[in-house]
Amino acid sequence: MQKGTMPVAFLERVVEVFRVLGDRSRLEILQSLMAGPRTVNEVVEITGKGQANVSKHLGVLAAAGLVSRTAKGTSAIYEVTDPLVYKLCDIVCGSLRKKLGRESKEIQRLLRRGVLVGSTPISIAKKP
Amino acid sequence: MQKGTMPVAFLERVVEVFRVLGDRSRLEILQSLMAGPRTVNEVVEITGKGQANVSKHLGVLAAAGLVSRTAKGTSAIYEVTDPLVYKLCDIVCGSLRKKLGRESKEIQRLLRRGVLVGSTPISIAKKP
DNA sequence: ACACTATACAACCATATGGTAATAGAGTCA
DNA sequence: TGACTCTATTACCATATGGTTGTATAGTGT
Repeated sequence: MQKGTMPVAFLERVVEVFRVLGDRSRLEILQSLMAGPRTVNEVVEITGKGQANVSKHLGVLAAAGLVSRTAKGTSAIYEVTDPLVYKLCDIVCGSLRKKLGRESKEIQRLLRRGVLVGSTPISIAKKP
Repeated sequence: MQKGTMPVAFLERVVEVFRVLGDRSRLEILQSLMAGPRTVNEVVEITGKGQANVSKHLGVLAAAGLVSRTAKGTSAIYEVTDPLVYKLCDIVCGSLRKKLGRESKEIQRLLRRGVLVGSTPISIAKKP
């Protein structure tokens, strides 16, 4: 395949995945789904964010194909469908663990205790 | 570790990595570095982007620790330092390959020929 | 029908971000 | 020194994005 004829659509998809994951709120929401399917309301309670906000972010995550939506009565149940999510968190957390280990003994200690590592759901500090 | 005391700094770092990667220009620039170290000017020529633009994006990538900078005369040589970059591309491209395979026979065919897959440098279409 | 709950959507605002042009700084060479 | 090259920085603009408020929609139960 010659240069310059590369399907840009593919690159765009890669960008979209990273862009969608590159937001703290969405990452927190995603983490709240990692232990299993959750309704919007549950995610709202877990994360402490506004309902409209959570709904909007879940829509973005669903549009990117990272989570799926299932209507159940008046509720909407979201769950992580793409194993990509878990893999990416494993990789990134693993890399950061090394870096942070050189920067912070405290965080390194926490990491050794199994927190924040890989697919393990991360407890997020609530906003003040 | 109890909930609510989680080091937010770690999450912020994860977010930063994804956010930095969630930009098409930066991904293109990153790809131009995947075959080896490049000067800013070389990246400018490869990507066809403006010099200030490339310099800014390379600064962002360096600040995130994904690439490193080495001064050489008046030139600045950048190279990918974090293997995270290659791993992430492998994972994301692998996942997208499956999805796109169901959506597009054409892209699937290209993928089978080894293009766009994993750490293989991707030829980027030049801007018109 | 009515009230209630759960979710999505639209409008709006403040902020962040990418791209560009102009400029500055630093090294190189004649 | 002076001209030239390469890179970084600043300022600016247009656009995108996240968060919030209010509202609309839809299911549930009385």
